[in-house]
Amino acid sequence: MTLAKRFTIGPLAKQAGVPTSTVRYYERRGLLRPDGRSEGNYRLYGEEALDRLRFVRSAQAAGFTLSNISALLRFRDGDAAPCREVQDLITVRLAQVVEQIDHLELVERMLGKWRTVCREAERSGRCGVLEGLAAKKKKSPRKSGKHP
Amino acid sequence: MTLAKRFTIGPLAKQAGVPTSTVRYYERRGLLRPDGRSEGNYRLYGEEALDRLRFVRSAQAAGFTLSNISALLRFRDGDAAPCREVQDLITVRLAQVVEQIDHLELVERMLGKWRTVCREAERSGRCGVLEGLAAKKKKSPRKSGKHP
DNA sequence: TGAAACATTGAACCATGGTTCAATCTTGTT
DNA sequence: AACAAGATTGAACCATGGTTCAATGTTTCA
Repeated sequence: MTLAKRFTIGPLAKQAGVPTSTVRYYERRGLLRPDGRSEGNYRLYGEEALDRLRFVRSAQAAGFTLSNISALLRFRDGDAAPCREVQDLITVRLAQVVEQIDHLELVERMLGKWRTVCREAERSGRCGVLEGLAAKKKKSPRKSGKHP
Repeated sequence: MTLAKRFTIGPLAKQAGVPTSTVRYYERRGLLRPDGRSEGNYRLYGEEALDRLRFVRSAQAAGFTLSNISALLRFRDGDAAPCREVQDLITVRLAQVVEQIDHLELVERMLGKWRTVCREAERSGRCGVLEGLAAKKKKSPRKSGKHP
């Protein structure tokens, strides 16, 4: 363990399952720096960089923005244990997730209804969905001459 | 009601709860056109435009992209009742929604766990979350076998 | 009549998360 | 040595869904 393996950007990216361009992009965003450079100026990374990269992907999967992740990483890098800040980020994200789930469940029910309407309409030759989608409006459309 | 009320972009936008700039943007995207123009070249809209605009917002709330919505509107404008196409769009979106919900529920559980870890760590002075976030990696990656 | 409020246009800009490019250099293998 | 594969850089580009700007024209109200 005294001499950690070091790899260039390609292997790092492959291990993490991202394109090298993304790794460089993260570097630009300040999320990840190479441990050093080769003689020929190639970026060199160690295992820690891989952890870091995986951290970024996990956090992204959890819906954190790169800015959030940047903050999380800064906390991780710090000496202090800023559990409060981390908890706050998590709490905020958790609230968003719950809200998103609620919304999506509503959307799911709506889409299910629309599809049903559509299927039934198919048999009768009409397509009710397209009016249904806008169905926030009140029920007084006895207009006749639409757009001829 | 023989002579429908017509309004300029401001009132239309206000009724639909969007900025006028957005209405113009939708026009650029081909989603919405004014019914006509005033003498001074102001866009004029009728109730139908408001319906259309609301349709767009509803569909957006359901997660359709503006391109999807454009397709939906074209169907709506057509004489045929293309229920099949509409159903397909709905089906695709529904699958996405279900997938998104699944994913978010997973994220919710993860975040809940992390927060718990964080809270407990707070009492003991450590912050386990930041390592936990990256915890996809296995505990014994001694050999770097090319697996994928 | 005049000021205020509203509308017009095209173009540029924003944020997010990247990708692609071209020209050049380094490394690994034979 | 030579060739291919892989890395370097900054800059430009992409998609999405808009917003902002500046200069100018129109309406409305008092």
